[in-house]
Order: sequence, then structure tokens, then C-alpha cells
Amino acid sequence: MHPVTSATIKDVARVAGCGIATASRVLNNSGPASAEMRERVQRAAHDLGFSFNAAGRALQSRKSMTIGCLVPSLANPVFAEAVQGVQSELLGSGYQLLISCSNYDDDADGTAITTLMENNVDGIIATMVAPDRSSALMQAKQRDIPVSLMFHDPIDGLVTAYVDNFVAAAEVARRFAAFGHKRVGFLALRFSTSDRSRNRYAGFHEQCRASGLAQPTLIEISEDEARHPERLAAILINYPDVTALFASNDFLAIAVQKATRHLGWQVPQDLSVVGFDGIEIGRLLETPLTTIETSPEAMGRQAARSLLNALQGLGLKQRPPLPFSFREGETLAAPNPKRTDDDRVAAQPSSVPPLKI
Amino acid sequence: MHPVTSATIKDVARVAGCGIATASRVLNNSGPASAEMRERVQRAAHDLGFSFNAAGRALQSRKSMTIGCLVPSLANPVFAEAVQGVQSELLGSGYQLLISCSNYDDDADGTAITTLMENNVDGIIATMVAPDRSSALMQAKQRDIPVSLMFHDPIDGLVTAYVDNFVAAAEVARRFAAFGHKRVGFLALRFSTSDRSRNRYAGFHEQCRASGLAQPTLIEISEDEARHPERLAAILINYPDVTALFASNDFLAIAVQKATRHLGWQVPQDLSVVGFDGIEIGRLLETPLTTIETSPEAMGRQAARSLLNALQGLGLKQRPPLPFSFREGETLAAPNPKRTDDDRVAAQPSSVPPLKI
DNA sequence: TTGTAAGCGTTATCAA
DNA sequence: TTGATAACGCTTACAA
Repeated sequence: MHPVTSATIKDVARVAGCGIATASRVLNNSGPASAEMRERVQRAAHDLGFSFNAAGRALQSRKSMTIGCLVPSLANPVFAEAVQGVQSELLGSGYQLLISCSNYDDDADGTAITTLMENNVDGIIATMVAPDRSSALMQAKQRDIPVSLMFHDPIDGLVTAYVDNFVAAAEVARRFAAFGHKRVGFLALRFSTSDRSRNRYAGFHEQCRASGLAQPTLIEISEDEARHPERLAAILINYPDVTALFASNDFLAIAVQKATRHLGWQVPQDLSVVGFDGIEIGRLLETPLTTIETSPEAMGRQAARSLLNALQGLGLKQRPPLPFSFREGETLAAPNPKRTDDDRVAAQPSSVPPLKI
Repeated sequence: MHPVTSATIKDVARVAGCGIATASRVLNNSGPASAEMRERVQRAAHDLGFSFNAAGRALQSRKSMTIGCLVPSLANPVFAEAVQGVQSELLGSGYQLLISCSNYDDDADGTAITTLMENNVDGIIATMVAPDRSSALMQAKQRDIPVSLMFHDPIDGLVTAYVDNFVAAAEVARRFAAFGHKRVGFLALRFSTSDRSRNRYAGFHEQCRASGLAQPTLIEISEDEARHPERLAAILINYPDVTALFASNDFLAIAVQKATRHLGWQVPQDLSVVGFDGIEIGRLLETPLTTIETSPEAMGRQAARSLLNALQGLGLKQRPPLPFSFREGETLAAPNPKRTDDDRVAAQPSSVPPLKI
């Protein structure tokens, strides 16, 4: 019944007994056609199981009906959810999603954008290491391919769907101060390749100053250290006077909780921890995570919506930042006055390698 | 410097002062050309910033160099990781990834596959509600578009990258028996739309019988109930004699842990819980989750590899199931002999609505 | 070794 | 209201 290769509009025209232009007009509702002709064409198309060939269309119309999406990694649920948001927003729009991952690599970002352009994407949605310095992205703009970023704070006139990282991070400093913390830290992963992380640190740093806290200690760790609680513990123990830690994302914050158990510390009694992102799992922890709650899905949706508007000729407009909220959780409390540094060091279990401080 | 619209092979030929066939042969390394001609063409291409137009190529060569991927949702990290695996395997192969999400909807599955085919994908990687009953998928096979499934146990001669759900689930029953549990349960989400979940139940059920356990209680819950610990708690309390619960995925297992806290039960003392999937976060819990550890990323990679092989004409071959392992964790222990049903019911906090048992 | 030209499936122009 | 026909960018016989 169904042919191995799909019918073309030529076949439809032949079966309907008309020219291909007529068939095209009927099938696209793009021009005049008698009722009888309409009927014949529709029928032929249906009988043949006809569907348009996207390549032919793209070649002629110079529109691929495809949108390119570049994110660092889908293994990070924050980005995965954002892409899911993009998907939902694109659903029913007729646009397909071409996806690409950079693994947080600047060069890969560039080649990915280039590849997307070679594939004639009609628009681009991206989260990159450094969109402001990407020549590939420049090129896209020059070719009038609309670009919509996700997660990045506004830069260089590039439109972006984001939460105000600076402001959100400042809120954390404010809370730390309100609880009476004096010495606090900022735990960062991939600080060099994430403007989000840097902006969070900036906002945190600034508000610490404004709230009269000591300058926050910046603790940068590797992915490997984040994954091994005992290694993270060995790092944390180097900062005995820090009573509250702001982790640049929730996974890191959860890793900290796990690490503190190795040290025999209690969260939040011995160390307060606040995360960023608001991933679902944080709620389900025995001690629910205190965090800045954002909606990656909403960012994806907004980025997609902006792009769709641009594609309809409505112009590409920057929208205000998306809202975030401070999720109370149970990992932030006042510092424990009884605990001294010596107490905590003494609690270090023998499984942790000796450290030279 | 860069033109607003990209150069075509015609432009390259003109600048190089040769025919387009020659330019094509040089640029594709697909035929003879003198060293001098090569040089001139390469140079022209470089100067013009030439790159191939995928649509033109696809139209002529009947290959889009694009692979379609359909998953239920990217909000589920298991699928997101699988897609990430597909991505990594495709990297450098020249194939791009067109992605689509069904939201666990059977009809959406069909239209998504159809849309992918309209976009001329050269191959399909999918996880669906019911691949064996999908007419769209049939059509793909008829058109000789190779299809590679992920997560599904083998069905209907469709090639799939999977773990043996039946065998893995049986292992859980065996462990339950070894710990001396007598009455156990299977907690399922989306039982009707997931063959994986059903196969896990089947394997679990079968091994319970073989190990002399009572027939496991099947507890189906809604997504909403899974998300609200107090609602889940209200359900769990209806099964006071169940001492060990096998959850059809890790999220559910973690939700159970959270729910038990509402009831004042201890895991694993009052209730053992085992999950499935082995998501990273399970390790970081205060009581690390006991679970069947799988690698969604590996499934994505294998599915992609199989497809790439097929696309190279090496044939589409079913490979053996991917390995899984039983992650010990700390949420499985022997049933507490002292605890009686009454004890547990008595521990119910007043915040949980009264239940008629 | 090179170039001409046909054709892939569409859409759009223009004459009938 | 219709239908030839010329693109769109590319690959590939086939000739030269």
C-alpha cells in the first residue's frame, strides 16, 4: 500500500490531472483554485500518502523551518529542562529543533554555531561559554539569523532569557547577613567558563560588602572534586572559619552536604549551605536545600517565544528578567556560636587524608 | 568582509575560473583534479567563506545527514542523558540531531515520527509509548529508514539499546528474599505507558514467586502523587504489611523516602526501598539509595552507534543488553521484627489525614 | 582533467 | 482559474 519512496507533488499533479503549480496552490492554500480542482488534488494527495519534502521546500523558500539550539550539555538537568521548554513552545509552530552540545567548550561552541548555520537554521537559541566573543554568532547576526540566548545576563545587545544572577546572588548575601554570619564563602565550578557563575559571585560579593560581611572567600573546585565527597571534604576543611557557603549551583550544594557528613559536621548547625537553580531533587532531601529557585523551563520557553516572534517579523525584543524566588529549605541557619574551629577540625574522621594547613 | 548571504558553489567556480563540476569534485574530494585546479578552488572557497548548503545537498543526494531522535521528555534526566549519549556518539560523524518530545503521549509519538520523516531524517532513534504498535514507525521501516530504539526490551525485530528489565528486576526480588522480606510491593508510575515499567514488574513478580515470597503488591500512583510526599504517605499507609518496596525508578524511590518521613518511619528499618536507573543524585542522599544502576548515556551511545553502522551499510544488528549493577546503597535492610503494623500506624503524625483501612 | 547539463522537490512568475 | 517554466544549490553522468 505504501510506496518505499514517498510521493512528490508531481505525482499528486499527475494523479489529479493538473499542473504542479495548481497542486502546490491547493496543498498550500496559497492561491486560487476551483472547488472541483481542490477536491481532486486533496484526494490524490491523500491517496498517495503525500507529504512535502522539507529539503525541496527549504531550497526554494530559503527557510528550513528549523531552529538550532546549542547548550553546554544535556547531562545537566538545568539545560535539559530549558531545551524541554524550548520544545514545548515550538510545538505546533511548524519549527523543528536541531540540537547541539558543546561540553562547555569554547571552540566547540563556535563550530556548533557554524554547523547550525550550514544547516540553514532559521534561528538560533543558545547558551555558550562566551557568546559576546563568538565570531560565529556575529556571523549569524550579520546574516540576519535571529539569535536568542538562555541563562546569560544581557550582553552586547544580544537578546536573552535569564534571571538576574547578580540580584539573586545578592539576596543570598542578605540572608546570610540576616542570620548573623560573618565569614562566608562562594563555591564555584567552572568559574572561568560560566558568566552566570561569575555574575553570581559579583552580586554576592557586592552585597556582602554592603551588608558589612567580610569579603567572601572564593573556592573554585574541579568537576572531579565535586563528584567525590571525600575530596570535597578535604577542601572544605581548609576554610574552618567560613560558616555559610553559597554554592554556584544546587548539585554543588548537595555535594557539600554530603561532604560535611564525612567531616562529622551538621548542616546547617556547623555550616549553612545555599544553592542556586532550584532543582526538584533539592526538595526531597532529608534536609531540604535552601536555594534560589529558578525555572529553566520558563527560560527555554521565553527564548523560543522571542525567536518565534522575530521569525514572524515582530522584531527581536529583550524582555525583563524572569523571576526567581528564595526557597527557604532547611540548610540555612544562624552560625553555631559554641563551635570553635578546633572543634570542627577535631571532628575530622581518620578516613580523610591528613592536611597541611 | 562577510556577505549577508553565503556563497554558493557557483560563486566558487566563477572565482576559481572553472566549471561547477570541477569545484564540486575538489571540494568533495570526489574526483580527479589537477594540483593547480585544486589550489585555485580551495583558495576561492576560502576567500569566499564558502560552505555547503545542506538543503541543496540533501535534495540532490537524498541524504539529509540528519538523524531524528524522539524521547518522552527531556525533563527526565534519564532520557536527557541518553540524548547526550547520542550526541557524543554522533559528534564528528557529520550527522546532526533533530529532536522531538512526546510527553509520554502515544499520538504525539506517531506525529513526531511522521514529522521526522518529512524532514528526511536518514535514521531514527526513539523511545516511545508503544513502538511495536506504531504505524508511523512501520512506515519508516518500509522506507528503509533505519530505526534504533532506546530503553525498550527487544520487540518485533526492532533493534534496541537496553538493559534487561526483567532480569534486573528479578535481582531486586532476590535481594529482598535474601534479607528475609516476606511481603513486598512494586510502586509504579505511568504503568500503562511504559513497557519498561511493566517488564520490571514482570521480572520482579516472577522472581518473587521463585523465591517463595508472596505475590508483590502493585501500587500505581499518579505523577501528582509522586510529587507530593504527604499524598504519597497517605497511600503508603494503606500497605502496612509491606516491608520492602521496589520503585520503578529512582525519583519514585526518593519520593518514598521523603514520604516515610511524614509517617515517622525510618528507611530502611521500617521500610526498605530500592530504585531503578541509578541517577547520580541517589548517591548524595543522606541515606544513599539502593538501586539498579544503569547507564542511559551508554544506551544513547549504543543506539547511535548501531544507527551509524546501519547508515554505513554495515547492517542494523541487535546487540546484547547493556550491563546493569546492583548498587548497595543503604535503603535496603532486613525487615524490623519488633515493628508491628500497629506500631507503624501509631506513628502516623496528625498532619496526615485520617484513613479508613 | 575538465565542463555542460540534467535533475532532485519545491515555489513563484507569468502567460494563457 | 490554470499550467509551463525558471529558479533554489548541489551532485553526477556524460562529453569533450
